[in-house]
Order: sequence, then C-alpha cells, then structure tokens
Amino acid sequence: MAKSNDSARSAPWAPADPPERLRRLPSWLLNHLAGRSNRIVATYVEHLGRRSDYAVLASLDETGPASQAELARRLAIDRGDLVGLLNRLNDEGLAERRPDPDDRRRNVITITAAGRRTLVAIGRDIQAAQDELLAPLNAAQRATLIDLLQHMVDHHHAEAAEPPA
Amino acid sequence: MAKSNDSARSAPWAPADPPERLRRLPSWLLNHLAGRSNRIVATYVEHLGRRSDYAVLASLDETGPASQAELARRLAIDRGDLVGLLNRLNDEGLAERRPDPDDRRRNVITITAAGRRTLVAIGRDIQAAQDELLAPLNAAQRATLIDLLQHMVDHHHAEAAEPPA
DNA sequence: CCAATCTCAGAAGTACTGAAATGG
DNA sequence: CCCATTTCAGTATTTCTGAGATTG
Repeated sequence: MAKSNDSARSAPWAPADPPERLRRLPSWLLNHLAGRSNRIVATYVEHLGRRSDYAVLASLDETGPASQAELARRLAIDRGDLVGLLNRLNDEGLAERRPDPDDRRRNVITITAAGRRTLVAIGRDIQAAQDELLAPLNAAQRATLIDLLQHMVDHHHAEAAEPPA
Repeated sequence: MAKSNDSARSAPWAPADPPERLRRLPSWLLNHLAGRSNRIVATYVEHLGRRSDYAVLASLDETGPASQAELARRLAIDRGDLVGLLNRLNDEGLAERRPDPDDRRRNVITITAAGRRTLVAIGRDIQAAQDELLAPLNAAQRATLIDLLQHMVDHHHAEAAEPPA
C-alpha cells in the first residue's frame, strides 16, 4: 500500500546500464543524448513554451518575415503544427500574423520587438544548457563533435536535395 | 479543394534551412540527427515493433533473465511502460514472463529461442541502418564520433551516480 | 481543373505521474 | 508499518494524416 514512495521509477538522471550491443550504436547514442539534452535544456530555459519556439523566432529574426508554409519548409516542421505554435506566439505578443496583400492565401509572420527580447533571453539560457550538456568534453572535443554532427546534417540534406544521379 | 496533393507538408526528407543560431547548437544537432536516425532505422527494420524492443531483448540476452524492475533500471525505462512492452513480446513469443519462486512479488523475464533469432535479425537491419546514417563520415570520423558520444553518455552517468563531491 | 496555403480534427508513439494491489 | 514490485489509468507532448475552405 505504498502511497507515493516509488524510490526510483525510471528517474531521468538514473544511470542506465545499456547492453553492449547498444553502447556503441550511433542511433542509440544519439537518441539517448537527445533526451538528455532536452531534459537539461528544460531545466535551464524558463521562457520557452515549446521547443520549436526558439527555432521559429530565430528564423524570423535572421531571415525576416515569411509565410507559414515558408517557415515550415525552412525548419522542416509540419505546416499544421505551425498553426498552433504561431497562435501561441501571437497571443504572447512575440510574433504577428497578418494577411499578405500580394497573395491573399498567405499570412506574413513577423517577429515583434518583444519576440526579439525573449529570443535573446532564451539564447542565453540555451547556451548555459549546452555547457552542462558538453561538460564531459574539452574545447577541442566539443569543436570536433559539433563539426562531425553538422557535417552529417549537411550531407544528409544534400543527398535529399539532389535525387540519386 | 485539393484532394491529396499536399506537395510537401514537412516531408521527413525535406531539406531544412535552420537558422544560424541553431546550426551549430549541440542540442539541436542531436535532436535533428536522432530524428533522422529513427526514420532511417524504421525503413530498415521490419521485425521491430517498438524502438525499445531491441534494447530489452538485447539486455535479456546479454545479462540473462531479470525482473521487470531490474530491466527498467538497466535500461532507464519507466516500469509502467515496460508492462505493455513485455505483454507484446510475450504475445509474439519472444520473451516469457513467469513468477519468481523466491520472491513472489517479482516476475522473471526470459528471452526465448525465437527472441534470440529476431534479435539477430533486428541487429542485422540496424547495422545496415547505421551505415546509411553514418554515410557522410569516413571510418576514422565514425570512430571519433562514437567515442565522443559514448564518452558523454558515460560521464553523465557517472555524475548522476555520485552526487557532487 | 489543378496547385498552394491555412486551418482544424484526430490518430499514434512516447514519456511521465499517481495510485491500487500484492507480497517481503 | 515500511518498502519493493507489478499493473492500470490518465496526462502531456510531439509527430503525422486527412480533409475542408480559400485563393492563384
């Protein structure tokens, strides 16, 4: 008749003892660390509603206003899911949605001044989170890791862009 | 009135154009590649019901029979979620669940011969998937990447195990 | 008529929480 | 009485699918 004990259920920080076959498996390592990363980021970031908010705001800030479909394409997010996300950003005054005068099918999404401020705040928190995530590595190792990961992402994109010759 | 066109909704393989601020962000890279990895694995693996099935079967094969709580601890999976997973493995004849004679609170989970066979089959498919995932890297780069990722995982475990000195 | 955009509604997979029931 | 184990039910979050409505 335990009430609320549950000594250790799965506890996010609980040490795992993965089978040998998984320990060096890239897909397992990536999934494991992605989960770890998300948990760490969640503890550091206060201002973040959903995880893709930062990506959307950053994209708007860097590349300028865009239609929803355009945004979805840039970030590889589902167009439908973007609807609710932008509703929230709109409600919080971080982004604005207005009809495109040139093509009345589109909405033009713009980041607001408040959006830019929270973008900066989130960026600070996220950087702190990266430091904890990468704590086990020294500077050189961090650079190497990032280069390798980024290379994989870029190369996969390239392959997807140009179908097999 | 489009019927089923939807040229590109978000398309898993669709090239993304992430903001600069995210391009080199470890947490973004890890999440992006974890997703990519899962999609690739899904296309290669036929025999896999859920993604953690492989981990459970491998753990049973390597470390031997275990109770559910023991398994959950080893793999850092929620005990509750393990219930449904083991139900499936049981239904498919890949694992057996029997009460522990010594401690009647426990179930002893054992992998079956059929379980070992599918374990091997899944392992083959997963290896093929890793090759596609790591295609952008040469052998040396792959080894470096795996070492770095594994080092991170191990170190995070160690820190979680022994509270801050 | 076809294509693209925005929107809504719902399914599916996964992760986490709380609690009940049994037994040590 | 307290702790551990299995199980169930419910919540939350994310991702994906299908379709409707508007406009080009």
